[in-house]
Amino acid sequence: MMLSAVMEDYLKAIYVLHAEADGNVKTSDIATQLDVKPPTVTSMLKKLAEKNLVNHEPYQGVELTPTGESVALEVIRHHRLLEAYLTEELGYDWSEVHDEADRLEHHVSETFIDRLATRLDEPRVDPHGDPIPSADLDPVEDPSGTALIDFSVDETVIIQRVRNQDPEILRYLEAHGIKPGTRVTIKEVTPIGMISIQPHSYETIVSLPTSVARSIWANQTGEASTSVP
Amino acid sequence: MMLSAVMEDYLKAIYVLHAEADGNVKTSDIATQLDVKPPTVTSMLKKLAEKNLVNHEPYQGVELTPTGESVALEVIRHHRLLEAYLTEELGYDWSEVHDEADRLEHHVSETFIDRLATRLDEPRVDPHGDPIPSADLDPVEDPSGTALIDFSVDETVIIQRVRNQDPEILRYLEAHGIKPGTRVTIKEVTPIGMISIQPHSYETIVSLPTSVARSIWANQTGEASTSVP
DNA sequence: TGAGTAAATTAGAAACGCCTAATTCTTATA
DNA sequence: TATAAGAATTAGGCGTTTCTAATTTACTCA
Ligand SMILES: [Mn+2]
Ligand SMILES: [Mn+2]
Ligand SMILES: [Mn+2]
Ligand SMILES: [Mn+2]
Repeated sequence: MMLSAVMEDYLKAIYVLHAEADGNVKTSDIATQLDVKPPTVTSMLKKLAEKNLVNHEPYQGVELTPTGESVALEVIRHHRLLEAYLTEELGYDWSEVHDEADRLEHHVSETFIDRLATRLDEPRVDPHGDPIPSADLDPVEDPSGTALIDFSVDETVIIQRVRNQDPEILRYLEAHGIKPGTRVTIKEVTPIGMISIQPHSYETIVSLPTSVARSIWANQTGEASTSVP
Repeated sequence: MMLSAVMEDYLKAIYVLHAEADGNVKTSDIATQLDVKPPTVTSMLKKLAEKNLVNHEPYQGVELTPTGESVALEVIRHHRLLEAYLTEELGYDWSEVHDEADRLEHHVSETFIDRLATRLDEPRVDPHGDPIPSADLDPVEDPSGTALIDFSVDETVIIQRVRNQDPEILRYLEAHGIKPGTRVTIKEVTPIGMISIQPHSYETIVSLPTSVARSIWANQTGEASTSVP
């Protein structure tokens, strides 16, 4: 199947939106995600439906077909392997990798990706803790995680995943000892939308707005505990 | 300057055609190089002239402006650094790198290229022996080389550059001990369009059609002897 | 249950990069 | 130097991806 980079981005967006807010994905959600206007989405959905990559019930939302999901998983595999490669081999910071991977994901060959995966020793997660789909694109589900904000004071947990692509926020978090694999203790949860934590690799206590704390997932082991179907 | 991948390919094609057959570049040459029809070239030349990237005298051919030449050199730098990287770090064969680099050259950032160059220790040539423009895009000229076919019988020379992108031919040459850096002795030049050479790293004599021998450049040192303006 | 509103779709247009067919220009040669 | 061949350009059109403006549909709540 010969798809344009733009079509691949639509399929990836639909996959991501479906995973994080289940039920059918709405036209306006896709428009927001891809920074285009809703009529643009409608016309693209028609083309994708034509190619049997999505099922589109007008006015009722859209879902990926099995084929569409495979394409999305492949693009996500490219994206996350590229991110892992950029940090591990080219000295990129985890705040810099997203935009580069978002372009390259559409232009690297299967050969390139296979050799990258081999060279990196088949990594299972990217620098943000996001799981990397396997080469056979198994229907692996995203790991279930608990947001930092849902732990109690005095609990000690290991950061597992940071679901945020804002470079400034990522740089701030890293500078304060917060990234996948680091251990932190919850110190205080305020009623005014702030959470204070003690990263073990960092001297002082760090305060985060709940909006940010909601995007940081953690658990007791640091492992990605997959919710197998 | 925000240029499309297609525009970059036109500028690169004009640069390459100008270098290998001097004088103004013709519409039909570009059409052949990029595998499009002449009217497509004409309409693109208008757009490039509009952006001051080329000077186009209708019916008289086209030339790059200084700006256009800079863009072309940048794309060529991307292409050749990517080729070097693919062979040196990802285990690609020199017959496989061209197509991959031809796509990626338009989608990698300056940051990516800078880090690649640093990691490879600022290589000066790519796997085919083609010179890599420096980061400041100096007006470096292509090295002057002597085609294998222009040496005399019994001369021993070092292969410097192989100006051929056909994967089958490249695989054949490598399998028979012919690639940049290898030493060969000219054994026979036949009147029927064949040249026989003895690669020093290979047991038996290899015969090549003159069309292929013309694309293989060699000299006594193996160095790229630049013809400085 | 019947507005009224918010979301989605349709209509129409533009920029891009490509094509074929028709026309115009250049140049070589008779 | 006139003409004919060949090269290049113009004319007109198509598919892609985007937009704004107009219209249609679905859903909420009075
Ligand atoms: Mn993308
Ligand atoms: Mn990521
Ligand atoms: Mn290219
Ligand atoms: Mn090369």
